[in-house]
Amino acid sequence: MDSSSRPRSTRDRPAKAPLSAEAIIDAALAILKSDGLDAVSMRRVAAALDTGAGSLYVYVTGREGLQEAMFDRIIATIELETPDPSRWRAQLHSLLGRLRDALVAHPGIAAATMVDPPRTEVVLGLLENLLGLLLASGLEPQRAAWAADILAAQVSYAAIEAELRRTDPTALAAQVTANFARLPADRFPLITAHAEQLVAGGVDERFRFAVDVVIDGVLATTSAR
Amino acid sequence: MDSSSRPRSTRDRPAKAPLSAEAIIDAALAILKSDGLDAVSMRRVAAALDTGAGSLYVYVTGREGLQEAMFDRIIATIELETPDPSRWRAQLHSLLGRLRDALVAHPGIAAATMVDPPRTEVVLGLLENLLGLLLASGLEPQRAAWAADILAAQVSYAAIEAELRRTDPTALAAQVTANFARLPADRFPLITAHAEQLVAGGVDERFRFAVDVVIDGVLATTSAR
DNA sequence: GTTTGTAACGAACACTGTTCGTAACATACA
DNA sequence: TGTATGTTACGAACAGTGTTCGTTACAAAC
Repeated sequence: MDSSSRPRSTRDRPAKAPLSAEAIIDAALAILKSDGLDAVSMRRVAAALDTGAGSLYVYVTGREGLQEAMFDRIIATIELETPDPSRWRAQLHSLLGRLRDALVAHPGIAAATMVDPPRTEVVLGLLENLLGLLLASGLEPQRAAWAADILAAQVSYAAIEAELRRTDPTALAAQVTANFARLPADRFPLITAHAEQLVAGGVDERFRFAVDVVIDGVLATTSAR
Repeated sequence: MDSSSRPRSTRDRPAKAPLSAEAIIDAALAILKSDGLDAVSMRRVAAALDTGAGSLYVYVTGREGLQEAMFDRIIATIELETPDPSRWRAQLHSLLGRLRDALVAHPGIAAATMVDPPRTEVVLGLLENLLGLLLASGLEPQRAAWAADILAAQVSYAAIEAELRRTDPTALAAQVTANFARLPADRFPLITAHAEQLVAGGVDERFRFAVDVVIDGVLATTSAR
């Protein structure tokens, strides 16, 4: 759809059409989902497309650019919410939950593209939606804007944390609990006493709690300071 | 101090003593502080110690183990607070602020060791202290335990965010603002309308706000659910 | 003085991202 | 039909990376 709509030159049509940015990102996402971000090397992506690594650089600026493009595609799949002042809190939970799930489904992408300021329209669309939900609560703009940032941190953190437990959800918790129990109680009285609470709850429950805490906190008047 | 106190064999003393885990971590931290985590390669660390990369593997399990050891040393420098129920909130801000500053001083370490569950006694000591401050507020143990996790996420996020602005604090903000202003107002009404609020505040101010939000939120009764 | 065990070296392996000179190819023009 | 053209893809090469391991050197113990 590019060659016909943009006739910048008389000889615009490519000779062959097996390679394209779309195809490269598709192949990269497939590897990402199955084997994680570390496995997404330029050579591996190229091999999946039956070509050499160097050929990718025509359509992708490099590994970093490819990662950003992958992140963009992942975010694009997330269904947004049309802010409703009567149920904005539930909508917030839904949206952030879907975001977290999408990140978990692509291991490593959360840690890699966590803090880059949003640039693409897709990511900005997500921010726009998040901001809309927060403002629907009646929050003042400044608090809503900062709350969006705080929630983004929680989503990323929860996603990375969930990735760790992806292989075996309970095994890690058991191991951590055992580690806590083994500690000398005289030097770590609180950790040993509350080991159960520290590892309590599943990923979902903890995430719900975190989002609620942030919402409740940002709704509360800034009392102590 | 190791060779004399632990005579596990009759021939215990090493032939030479230029290399040690301590020396390796020291050299790695120096590179980390000046050039960031990506620059901390096994070869570069070895070169700083006038040896080959392979020689490091006697004292360090590998790159990952070295990073953990570096993280441990960084955390070890953080001064803890003895919980005081009359000023726990200020103590919390102090402790988390120092933690964030220490992470920012070592670019990349926050993103790398963010979510690994705490294992070493040093890191657990920090958790113990954090838990102590939260419990000093009168929080029930379960909420305090989960709050510790939420705050850890905020610290890591703030540290990574601060690293980005390390080179030029205002340049990035200006660039992001310009990006927001350039957006089509019809599709991004909220972002364009509140672009100022989105980038408002320095790193410190935003961090203080985030910590206060979490504290206020976890103190609030779980109203809506 | 010889034996012994540990510590250090450094070459080698299998990778990584990236660059770039070269070759192929269907298209446009003569 | 033949030549020129500009895009496209290839694949070798470069400078790195983490890690392994056979070999060597050295100071202490017998």
